[in-house]
Amino acid sequence: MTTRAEQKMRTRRALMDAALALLSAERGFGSLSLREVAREAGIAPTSFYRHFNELDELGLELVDEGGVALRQLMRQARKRIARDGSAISTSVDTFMEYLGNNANLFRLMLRESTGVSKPFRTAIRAEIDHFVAELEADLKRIAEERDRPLYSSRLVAEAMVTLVFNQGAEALDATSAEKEVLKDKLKAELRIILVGSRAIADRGN
Amino acid sequence: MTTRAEQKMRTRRALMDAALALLSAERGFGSLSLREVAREAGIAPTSFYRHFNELDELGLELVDEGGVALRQLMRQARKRIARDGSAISTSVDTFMEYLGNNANLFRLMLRESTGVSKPFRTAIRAEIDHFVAELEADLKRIAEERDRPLYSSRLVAEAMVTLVFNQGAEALDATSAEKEVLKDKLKAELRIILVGSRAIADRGN
DNA sequence: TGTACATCAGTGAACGCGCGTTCACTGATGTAC
DNA sequence: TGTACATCAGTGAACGCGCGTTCACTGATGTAC
Repeated sequence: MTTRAEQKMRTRRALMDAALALLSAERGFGSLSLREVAREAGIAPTSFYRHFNELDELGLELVDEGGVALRQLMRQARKRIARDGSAISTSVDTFMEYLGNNANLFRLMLRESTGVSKPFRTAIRAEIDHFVAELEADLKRIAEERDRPLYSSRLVAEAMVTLVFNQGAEALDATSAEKEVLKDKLKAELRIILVGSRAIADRGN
Repeated sequence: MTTRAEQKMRTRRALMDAALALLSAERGFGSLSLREVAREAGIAPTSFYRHFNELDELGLELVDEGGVALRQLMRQARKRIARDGSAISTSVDTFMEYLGNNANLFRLMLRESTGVSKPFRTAIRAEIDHFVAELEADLKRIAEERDRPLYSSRLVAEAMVTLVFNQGAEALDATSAEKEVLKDKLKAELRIILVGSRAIADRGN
């Protein structure tokens, strides 16, 4: 037996999935219409208002989900690093794997992070900042464990996240052969940053 | 005396300036309408078609201009580096200065580089690739002059451009105090990359 | 230089379209007794 | 358990709006002689 509340939640979910499904390399969130999303979800346009006040409200919920996905991603990477050792390589592989499963969610985060809507930018910025902070904590922990101090772990984390996200953007529409190339490039870039940070720390400035 | 051709060019210019003027942190190119641009330029909507087949055609011309601006930027930075020496600091200062004068052009390039239209993405990608190639050539030249070899100058150039553009995005809407902070962060990040690349080259792998 | 004709940048009316939003409604689910 | 009433997710008709695009036009500029 389905309660009314359960059914409502299901419709709400359908609306969010519909919006996500409409996103692609060619369609940004800003180009979606309320009617289009309702149509895709199989409900009347007017019913949309039973769930959200406007389309952006739905979009911001999706950004929240993107944040959750990012945190799961990080947790998973951490586990695999503990098992496999190689921090950079494992992280990049995990990230790229995740991209495949959450393509449209990442598309949304990525595009709207430089997008047109202030609430979107702010929300995504907060998620990314959170991601950076966790990465910085990990970098520091690993640096201590291995006794390889870092110069400016915060900047290192920021630069790494910037590079990972930007390459992620390109990977979204790449063939799997191209993805391998992107992965290798990204790993080499991250290594350069890590080595640079250690070298500056060693010199003591 | 104004020839017909001159007048036509002036109107065309007015359309492009109008589109540029309508861009802001809150308005992306994709949200502009043909009627809106014509209105801003002070001509009838139908006259737009005397100059462009569609709005995107105008946008792609703007991307071309952005490419020209980038090349000027690089030339100017190169001159100043020859005079002042400090490559990273001078480049970042030059870039940030330029951003202030071409804010909406950079906004366009930046947003549409991850945007919705394939022709835009392709055109901007080409401009950025060109920029990366020039930076790589400069890096190599400087490396030879100073006898400080680099590991993977191409990746170094790519990573640097990625970081510069992304920080540029944030600088666009920052106060001038915030801009100073961003500049310093950016310089430190670029330095980490440069040092890392040299350190790996020194080790010989 | 003057005249007759061609070109063509800019126009205003008109079109059909999808949009967001309002409204009063329906009928199944939930609740009180 | 059965009955009477309340709630509320989902609906379909209707609205006014700005949009892109077409069309036949106007009148100044340009060209040929």
